[in-house]
Amino acid sequence: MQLRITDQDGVPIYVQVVRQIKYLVSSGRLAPGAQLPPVRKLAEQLLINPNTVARAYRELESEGLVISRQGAGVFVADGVSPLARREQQRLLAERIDVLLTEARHMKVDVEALIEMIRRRSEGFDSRTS
Amino acid sequence: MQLRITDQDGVPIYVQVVRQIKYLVSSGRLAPGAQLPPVRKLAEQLLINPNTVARAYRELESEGLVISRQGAGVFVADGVSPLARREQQRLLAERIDVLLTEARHMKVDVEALIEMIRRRSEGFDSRTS
DNA sequence: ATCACTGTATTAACAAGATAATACAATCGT
DNA sequence: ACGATTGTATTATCTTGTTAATACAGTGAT
Repeated sequence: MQLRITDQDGVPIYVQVVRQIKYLVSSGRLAPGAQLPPVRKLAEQLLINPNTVARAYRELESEGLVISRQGAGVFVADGVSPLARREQQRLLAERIDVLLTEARHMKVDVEALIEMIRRRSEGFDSRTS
Repeated sequence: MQLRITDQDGVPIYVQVVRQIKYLVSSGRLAPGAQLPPVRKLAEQLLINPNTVARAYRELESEGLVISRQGAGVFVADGVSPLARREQQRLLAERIDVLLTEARHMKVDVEALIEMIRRRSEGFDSRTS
């Protein structure tokens, strides 16, 4: 599982893990029944403490997003459905509007913005997980 | 000065203050020479400790965004224009990357995203303040 | 010169996040 | 049954953020 953890912005690591796993589930990349990485494995991968991963998993379970079975693993709960396609579009539109507002405030016109997006999208995959 | 402080997401208060003031400066809402609220006033308004505001101001000064004169106040630095411009670009780039990540997760390719942006930008001014 | 207002500094105390080391308990493949 | 793997729990320690209470120092209007 690919997660991006940063200690630059003050957001607790376990919160970052929770949020990103939530996102993976809600976007359908983690289907119901799928097993999450073992706490020790994920901790090793992210270079954080197993306790921190465990805390994130505990948090997720308390929200009903996952079910953990001691000795077996942590699994995405049944009954959690990925967001509908329309909902995804709505989210995207929302973010676009935020960006457009931002750009307008900075007196960056749409074409310049688009140019900037094209430039940043080149090799974007190599910069992210 | 209107700032929004939350203690929900783990981001240190002083960081929130720094970021939002940075934004106010870089977006031109706080012009060079403008005085920031006194530490005690802002602390009272935000219901936080004066030390926390002081820390935010100290941070901002160390980055050259403001100049603090003991006994007088804290003022937006002159010559922040080019800095501000670069900061603007950085902020915008950051938001663009978020959007690109989002879009990629939703399997929306760059060209489709750009098309969506063009569509949403039409008559955008009429939909916003 | 005085006084209110400004930023700055110090010290103490507390809470939360993270790490570390360790132990225990349940599961699963063999 | 065994052993590796899994989640869970505990305790201690460190760091960071925040509050609190004070004190000090420079500025500027009067």
